[in-house]
Amino acid sequence: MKNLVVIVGPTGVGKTELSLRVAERCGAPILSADSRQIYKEIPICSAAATAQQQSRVPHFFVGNHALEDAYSAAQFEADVLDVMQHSECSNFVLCGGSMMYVDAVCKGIDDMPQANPEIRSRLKAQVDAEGLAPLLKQLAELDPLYFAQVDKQNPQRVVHGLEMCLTTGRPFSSFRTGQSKQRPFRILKIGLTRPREELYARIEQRVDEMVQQGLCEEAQQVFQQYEFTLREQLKDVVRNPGPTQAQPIPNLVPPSLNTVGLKEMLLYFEGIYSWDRAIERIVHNSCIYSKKQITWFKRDDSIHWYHPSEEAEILTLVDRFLCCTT
RNA sequence: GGUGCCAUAGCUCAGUUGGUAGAGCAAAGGACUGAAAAUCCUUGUGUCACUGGUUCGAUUCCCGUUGGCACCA
Repeated sequence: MKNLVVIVGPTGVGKTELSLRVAERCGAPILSADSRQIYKEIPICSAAATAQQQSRVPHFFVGNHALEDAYSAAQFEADVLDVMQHSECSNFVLCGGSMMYVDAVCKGIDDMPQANPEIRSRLKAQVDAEGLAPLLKQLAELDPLYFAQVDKQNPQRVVHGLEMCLTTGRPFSSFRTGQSKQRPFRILKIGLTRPREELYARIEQRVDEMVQQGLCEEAQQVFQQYEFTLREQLKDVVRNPGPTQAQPIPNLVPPSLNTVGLKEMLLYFEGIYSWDRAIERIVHNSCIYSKKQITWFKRDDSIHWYHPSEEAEILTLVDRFLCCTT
């Protein structure tokens, strides 16, 4: 049976370096479980493994998609299983901070068809115009079971439930078994963590490094590619507000443009943020994101937690896991 | 120097026709099955700048002080 060593943790904690050591130790390729490193246009802002790091260990799912591509946790699950099945390797390292991607690989995600994009945009327009109430009413009729469970204040969830009903002609809840899938491989989960202040200091430092590596140039390329649509999407946002003025920033399309580090730079090029403001927002939004990751991973009690400096202990744990082939 | 305006939560600001106050953002915590770096939920005591006065009662009105902004010299 094949082995999967999973390395998770908040952004900036030090997963990449550890994953290389573990992968080298057990002769495994690295499967990146990062919903942003898949985009080939943004290796710097997503802190993807560098060419040099990738020359040490083969990587999958880094820079294998364009920003324009729609991708999902379910697609990731299928892609990872496919790679593992067709590889001659028996050991793999799955490393990344995209919580749902990791869970999709380890526990599986229910099989269901893709929602019709036209139905989705129609429903979203309806939410903007009339609020959630009409959709909730319709959902209650088409799928009372899901209606009872859904977060009725969360437009994304309500829209998704309803779009699935309308796309398939079946209640959304009929696809949702919620059961974990059996996996043809063994799993060891390692979580990396640091004290909050230590993590935030590292994030701040890493943003500086990104800038030195060419974050600005990388984002500028993307900005040029999407200049027209960005201008349209951001036309209602006030340019150059006061340094501490907060204003709502719309979610961008395609979704990949909302990546922390990229989005703030795009807002800088659009004249909405000053340079200092953009950098400050990148650091801050990264910290907020890291906290959400911590919250998600905390409730998974199959994770073995370590500080990144405890590399020896981690390698011992991995060795023991690979030895006992039960 | 003169005149006017402003001073309220970590930040930006509402508000109280006089009965000690509330939004957004932040922060802390949480949820999470095809957008997940997404989306959503919960949590608000702060000498209402300082001093004095009027008043049963002042953060609110009045005098002064300090700091900031604007205009006029």
